Amino acid sequence: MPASREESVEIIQRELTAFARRARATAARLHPQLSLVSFTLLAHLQDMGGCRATDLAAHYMLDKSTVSRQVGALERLGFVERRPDPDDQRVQVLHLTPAGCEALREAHASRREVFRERLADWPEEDLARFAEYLVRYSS
Amino acid sequence: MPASREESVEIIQRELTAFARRARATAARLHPQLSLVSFTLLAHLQDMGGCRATDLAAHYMLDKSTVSRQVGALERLGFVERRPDPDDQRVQVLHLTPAGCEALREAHASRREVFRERLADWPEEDLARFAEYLVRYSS
DNA sequence: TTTTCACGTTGTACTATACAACCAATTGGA
DNA sequence: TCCAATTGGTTGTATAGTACAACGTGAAAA
Repeated sequence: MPASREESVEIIQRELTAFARRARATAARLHPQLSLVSFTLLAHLQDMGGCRATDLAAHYMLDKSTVSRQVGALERLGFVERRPDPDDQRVQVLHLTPAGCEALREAHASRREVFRERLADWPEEDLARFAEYLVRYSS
Repeated sequence: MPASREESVEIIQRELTAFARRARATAARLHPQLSLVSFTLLAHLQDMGGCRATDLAAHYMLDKSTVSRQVGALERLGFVERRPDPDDQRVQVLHLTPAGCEALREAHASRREVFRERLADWPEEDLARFAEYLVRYSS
């Protein structure tokens, strides 16, 4: 029985909402040391090869004070380091430390494992299409 | 270029994570009075035609103290009422009030509008398949 | 040069959450 | 039947994440 447009939108809304509601708690259970947010901040630092706190705030739509505190915590954990920017004394360029890389790698691996198990019996073709839909949705 | 299993899982992980990170803030901006959690609690009450706080806690994997406080807030807003259970003096059966129904209806409508716009130019067939994938993923 | 802007920190407040301790009511086993 | 264990719910306490406002410092523009 093919669903109507309305029904499909309704289902998509409900399921994405339910997922979002569970996500933080799941992430916290999975990797107590690295919350969903600090995980994504570290990942961004890795992707960019270092950036400023302001860049993180803009990219994730977080207040700069929030980022400041998150980065402070990550620094205390030894996962990021701040390097002065020779061109601008106000700026601190944030970089992953080797320990930060390692923590990120581990968290990433265990998260991926959860997804892999959950998607284990999906045909490859459905996986590809699901991934494509998610990308299309969020862009 | 068809993605491999690994690549697809990676993309699904990344996109769902990003969505989860944004969801609460988006919900808060959209409907300041009804957080993602209180919204889903109200929705559950409507679906079930009333239930106990314990049921909410179990269904959403929340601590009973969390539910107690959420319900307290919803009661202060006039959105839920507690009715004694004649069979068990410990139990309070929670019900939506008319105001709660109305608030839920509004929040639901505005949320649906956001989704509908975002999905506006999707072919109906893709919508149906995306919905089906999400349901399959979460079950 | 003086004013305005950008980057980041700190103070304060609020929400969501968990865990533990507790009270009251119910239920089950000796 | 009665007491112990269980269940439903509230409250105390603590923590994380977040925002906003005020601030200091350095850079840029007028």
